Amino acid sequence: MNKVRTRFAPSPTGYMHIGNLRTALFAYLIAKQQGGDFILRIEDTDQGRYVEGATEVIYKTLKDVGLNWDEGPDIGGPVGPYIQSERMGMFKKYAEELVEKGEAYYCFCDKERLDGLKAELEAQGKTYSYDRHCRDLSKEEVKAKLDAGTPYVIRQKMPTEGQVTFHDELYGDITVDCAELEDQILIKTDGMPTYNFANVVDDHLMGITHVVRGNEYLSSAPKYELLYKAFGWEVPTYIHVEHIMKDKQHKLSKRDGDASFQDLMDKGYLKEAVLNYIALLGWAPKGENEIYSLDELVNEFDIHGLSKAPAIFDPLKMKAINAKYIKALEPEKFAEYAVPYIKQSVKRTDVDVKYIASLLQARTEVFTDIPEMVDFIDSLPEYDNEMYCHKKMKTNLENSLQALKDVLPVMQALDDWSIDGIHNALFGLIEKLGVKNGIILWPLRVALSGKQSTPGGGVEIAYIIGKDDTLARINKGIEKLQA
RNA sequence: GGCCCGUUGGUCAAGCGGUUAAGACUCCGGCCUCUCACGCCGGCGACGGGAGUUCGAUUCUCCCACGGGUCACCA
Repeated sequence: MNKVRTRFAPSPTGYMHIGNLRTALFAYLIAKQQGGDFILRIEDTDQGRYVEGATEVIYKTLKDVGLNWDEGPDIGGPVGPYIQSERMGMFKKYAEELVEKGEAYYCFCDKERLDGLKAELEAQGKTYSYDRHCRDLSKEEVKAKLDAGTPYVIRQKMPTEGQVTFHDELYGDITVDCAELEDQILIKTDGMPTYNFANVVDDHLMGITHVVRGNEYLSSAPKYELLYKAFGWEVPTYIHVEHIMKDKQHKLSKRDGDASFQDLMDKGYLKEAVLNYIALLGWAPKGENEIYSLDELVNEFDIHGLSKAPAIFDPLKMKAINAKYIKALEPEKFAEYAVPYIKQSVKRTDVDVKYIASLLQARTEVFTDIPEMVDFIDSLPEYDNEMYCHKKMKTNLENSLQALKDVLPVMQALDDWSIDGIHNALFGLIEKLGVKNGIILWPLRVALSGKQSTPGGGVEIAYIIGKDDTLARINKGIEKLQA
């Protein structure tokens, strides 16, 4: 059995759609779990779409998530070049080989004739399909036109009757009537191959054994099948994967803002979490675990767990997976990621940022949530006195005011401004007063943060903002409650 | 419209003729707790519809509905 070789063949659009990334992932997994090669081929033949720096986006994204290729434009390999535009010259001879074999033919129909045909058929309410006008031109006629320099394309000669069956690993055998198939163009007037043709030739020349691609190619698969047969080449194993949707009707697209890998990075997701989540979109592992590293996916992946129906991207689930990854991070690592986000709203430099990070880790689903959670540190937000009232804590305006008045002197007298020091002082007060913790600590939290929920409680917040701010904010609270 | 593919809770999905129809996310309770979150425990919630085949269909067949894909000298 030949070594497994899969490929990822993106167009450089400057944008890595997560559906494409997932296709790359699956291709990578299939290759790696058989000890095969994963090949990167850049399909840049659509010059109109060329975007500066776009191949770098592809390289970077793939490297970021660890999908390292064994052969590609930057590192070369035995079957290069790996940039399609550099392979353009070689296709015509393969098409001519097909003409020799009687599997393809020269077509001299010009645009006018084709447009006319199209209009005519449309007028009759029929769908356009090339009428094979040039299919049976005699050798002499062809030669005469060629000698005269008439522009031409080369078209594939489809069977006029019978059926074609191709096999997809997921969908099984799919059979269609040959009558449905158009004599598709292989070589364009400019001598360049069409995508469908270049793709087949390239895959064959590169020894690709498993083709993983989007479901949109399912309809053209019979044509591919016929092309391979016309050449007498071995047909690769096909695995068509479904699209990722925004909802039941719409594919996830650029404008949704969740569609590209970069979008997700910008939104504060971890690259490992993104890779993990997209693997789960349209694929189910055997067991109940859902958290997998790339290496674990290599072992766990099985194409038979792939779904044949489109999957909807669920931002909530993506967040949940991300949260799990964040929780599993080493605290130092988390701090490394979190500190820049903390600093977005915490500009003062006298606070223990590492400590804040430690409080944040269990509460962070995506990093972009962080700035809002710690914005009270620099300055106390405006808040309503109603915030002091909490039924479960049994606090109200009156006892909150009393609590703050009780706390103030204790805090004033405290010199050991550490977590333990503050904790001991406050709990000493609580014990002395013989009240429940919440009676004292809830009003304190509100006075210090202006929020009902904060990372950490009154003790932690007091420590973070420091003694001066603590006293100032308690006084502010007392004033507000007395007003 | 023709052709191809698909359809299990709100979402991702397990299931491959006989199951109390998994699990995860969401949501709702409870516990923990100075809040929130985490964590733990529990709960709500599904086989698109109709005919067959069968002793028995979520599983097999057909029809319908719905959804997706595709019908270029684009890739």
